[in-house]
Amino acid sequence: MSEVSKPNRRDLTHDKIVDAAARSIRTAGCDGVGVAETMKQAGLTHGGFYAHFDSRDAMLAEALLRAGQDSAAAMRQNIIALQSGGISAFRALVETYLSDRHIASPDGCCVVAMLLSELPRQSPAVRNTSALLINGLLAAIRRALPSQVDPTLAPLIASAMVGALQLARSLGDTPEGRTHLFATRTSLIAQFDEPVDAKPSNTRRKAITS
Amino acid sequence: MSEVSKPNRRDLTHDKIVDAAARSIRTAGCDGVGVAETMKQAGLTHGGFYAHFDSRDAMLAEALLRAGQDSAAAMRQNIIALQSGGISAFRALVETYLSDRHIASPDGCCVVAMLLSELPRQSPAVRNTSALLINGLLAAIRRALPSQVDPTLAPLIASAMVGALQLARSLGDTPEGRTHLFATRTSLIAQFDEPVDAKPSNTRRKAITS
DNA sequence: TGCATAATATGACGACTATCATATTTTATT
DNA sequence: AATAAAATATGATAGTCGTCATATTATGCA
Repeated sequence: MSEVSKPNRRDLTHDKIVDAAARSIRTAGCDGVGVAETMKQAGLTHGGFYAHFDSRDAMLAEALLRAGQDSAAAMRQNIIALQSGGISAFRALVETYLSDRHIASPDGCCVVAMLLSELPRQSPAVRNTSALLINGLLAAIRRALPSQVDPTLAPLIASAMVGALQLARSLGDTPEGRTHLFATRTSLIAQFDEPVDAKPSNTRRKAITS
Repeated sequence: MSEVSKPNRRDLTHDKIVDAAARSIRTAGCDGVGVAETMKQAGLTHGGFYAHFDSRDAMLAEALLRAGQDSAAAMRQNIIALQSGGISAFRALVETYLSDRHIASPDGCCVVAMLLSELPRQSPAVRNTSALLINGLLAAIRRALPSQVDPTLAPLIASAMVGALQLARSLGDTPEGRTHLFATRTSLIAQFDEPVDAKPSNTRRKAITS
């Protein structure tokens, strides 16, 4: 109850540091987030860092959580917009998550996909946060899954989504990369989305409001 | 043709260095492979390194290729053994690639899955090698795919396999991680493997329509 | 066997890192 | 406005990194 009372100056700068780290962790990776550079990005000098965090790993864990919440919020917004256009929840999720613009730009891209192969090597604090984010992704998929689809398919779909983003990004913003992402997106929808009527009646809203 | 004529001492040590780097790149990641440590693992000192490589990145590219070839060879062997036991090519591939022992141990695990989220940040030389290995994985999947399955599903399946391995490794060698890998393995086989007997299944096997 | 050459070792350079002790500045309180 | 306390800055330490110049050792040829 006292967690949200009033933000001190301390809490504000703490937030700025976490934000700076959350911004650079996508592009630089876990190993690429340094204490000094992060403090500079937050408009501070490196010295005061340990007044805010016990260690660099502690900051990394907070930054990962923040980055995950940020990308989740951005995606949720995009998904809702697509759904209000008459697209199924599952299709909205897949098209948002596997958007072409995530090949070149890390902003708004799922941070789990951006860091996944580094996570097993991280500190326990970071790994705990990783598990949190992964379970959040799995839950989001289960919620968006059409009702006639077996929920035990969620791990397969989650794996395909994070893997497709990474493979496309590794192949680069090239015909190869874009084709890979397009093919995975299309296959996921063809395999697991609820069937769409041949004749589009305008009131074909399944409206899974979770 | 002169590439394989006779191995000098130089070529032998070059090979030892690449082997040492290929061994540690799985566990340490691209950023974790250092010049001095690699030379020590090869039984040498750090000074002579630049007589063998133009830069650390040049070594990294060779090490990635070597590691990819190593894991591909190990998997091919395992797949052949499973196939000779009467298992379909696709099932043998999936069960080999998504083996439970890869959760805890990096040895024999697909190096693409071990490094995937770091690859977009690497040097052009390393990224070229990445694309090579990824295309090799896609080709292997296409070859193993049952004939009645649409080949354009290969990107989805490749994404699911690399993603599942990474998610399971991030969740750790725990019930969560093992369950994720098991679920993905089972779902992939149920969705895309050729039916084992005359018993019909109600799973959908649909191709891309647009 | 002795010599020319290739291959490896020794040692050092500058840049970067996480961490911490201490000084300075800023805020809050009286 | 003056003072106590909190927050941030300055500066330093010890370690690691990639890279390279130079010295030493090992190899192959005469």
